[in-house]
Amino acid sequence: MNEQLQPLKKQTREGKSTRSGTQDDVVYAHIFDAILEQRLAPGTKLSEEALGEIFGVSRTIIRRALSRLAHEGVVLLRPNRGAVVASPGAEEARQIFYVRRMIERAITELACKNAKPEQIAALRQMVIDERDCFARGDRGMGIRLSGEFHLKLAEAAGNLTLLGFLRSLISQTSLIIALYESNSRTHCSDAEHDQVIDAIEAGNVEVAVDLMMRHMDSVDAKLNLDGETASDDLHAVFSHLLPSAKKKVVSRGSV
Amino acid sequence: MNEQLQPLKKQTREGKSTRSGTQDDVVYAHIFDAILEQRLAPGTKLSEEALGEIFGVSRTIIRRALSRLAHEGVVLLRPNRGAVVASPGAEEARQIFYVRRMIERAITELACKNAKPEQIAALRQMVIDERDCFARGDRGMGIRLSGEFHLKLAEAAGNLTLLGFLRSLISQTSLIIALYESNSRTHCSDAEHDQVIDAIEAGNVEVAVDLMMRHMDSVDAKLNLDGETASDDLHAVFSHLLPSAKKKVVSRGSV
DNA sequence: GCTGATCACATTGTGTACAATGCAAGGGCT
DNA sequence: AGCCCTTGCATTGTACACAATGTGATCAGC
Repeated sequence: MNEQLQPLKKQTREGKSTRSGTQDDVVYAHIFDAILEQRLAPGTKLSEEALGEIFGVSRTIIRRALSRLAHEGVVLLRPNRGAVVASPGAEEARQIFYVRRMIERAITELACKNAKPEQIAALRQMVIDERDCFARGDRGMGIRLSGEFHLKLAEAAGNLTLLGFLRSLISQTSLIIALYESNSRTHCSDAEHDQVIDAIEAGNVEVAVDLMMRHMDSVDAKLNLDGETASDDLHAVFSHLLPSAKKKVVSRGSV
Repeated sequence: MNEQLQPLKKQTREGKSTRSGTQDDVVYAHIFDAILEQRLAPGTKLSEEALGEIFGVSRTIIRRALSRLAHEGVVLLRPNRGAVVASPGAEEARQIFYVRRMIERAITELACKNAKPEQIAALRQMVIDERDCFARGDRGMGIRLSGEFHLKLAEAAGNLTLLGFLRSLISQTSLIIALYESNSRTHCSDAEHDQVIDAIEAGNVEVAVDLMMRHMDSVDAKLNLDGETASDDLHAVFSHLLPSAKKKVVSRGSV
């Protein structure tokens, strides 16, 4: 489909990555970002060879990155038929949000008890960064930073299992937001994030949880899950598998 | 030595989630089972070459299987230093159980609303199988079947995200049980499973959730998390590395 | 005798070639 | 003319070879 990805050409292997990180992490991050920022539309086929050419690495690395992405739910890996960008249907999206709400509640509760001052400070910094991002109008980055705020919060909660789950949930949530968001004006309003931090810092569990739930509500409200795609989620999934089914773009009243 | 494992020939493993497609699923299932049934002690190094030799496949397959296991939390993948069987410490175990309790509650609630008759029937069958397993005294298989009961329940709940999370949780839970269980006489008592099914079939949410929580309590109570390994998880790692318990070979008693 | 570095080995990380599978187009048959 | 089969191409799955890195032992120096 889109050949605009070509520009990177075959830069040297070290390209942008420092020796600190392994190559597949870089590739993983790039593809992930591209998906979240909608430079890769749902249903787009992710050819191993093409990606390898773009990033200047072999298929081995690409394959591992795709495997990770598939495990996080943002990429669908079909045996012998390659990988495509996932396109969760409305019902799937609702389920994901249902679980995320539950996880976020638990994290908020735990964070009230376990968050350390320096972690609170880090959270506040994240809100600032996030605000800057929105100011610059960087939509994709905004989505990502918003997610990272929640991840930092999970870190402060001190439960590694919850953290891992939330990571997966946020990946998919970001994809859903990119898919179904109706108006791109008001994202994760940073004000809400700030309020949550206040409550957590005060150790007020009830308020913190309540705020977080309201925050989830507001994210939920921005989505257009009941709209045109209400028909069937499977259709959305398989419409992209079909060869000729060019683009029955799921919804996206935006743009 | 242990050449019982012929170069695997599509031998579809039983009940397990064996997708008869690719080899790495088979390898994955074998290693997974071996870990859960304690034929592979925590901390044991999982050499790629050795495993490849045992299963008759190349390191590529082994590597993928290990990657999946690492993602589920039963294997620890150290960069440039190989993979070892995970050995969660007491605190980590508590966190895992905390999350599992939460997930199981949600699943029980959803199952009350969404479970179909045939799914209820499947659940009852699982309890029977589980009982048979305990009757035979097959401890490892018992742990696994008990886990599969909960997975079937999650399936009946109808939330794929929860199902995926529970899969990961059960993997780790099984490992923890294998590690910390003090008395092996009373496992997941099948009676408790049966009672839960009754409540779900009756659609009695409160009772079902209460029973499930009690079930979690009873599993919890069998663990010895406050005991010896309360200090540091690293101790658990090295205690298992040293002893002569050298069953590092995956001798499948499948004869 | 003990500490330190250097060298050799073993194991993992990566790239590449080959094999298997799926997809699509073209031609023959009904 | 339409349908089915065959054949060719493209892409993924697997195995192997080489490179990089970590580990352990031996030996020199203090």
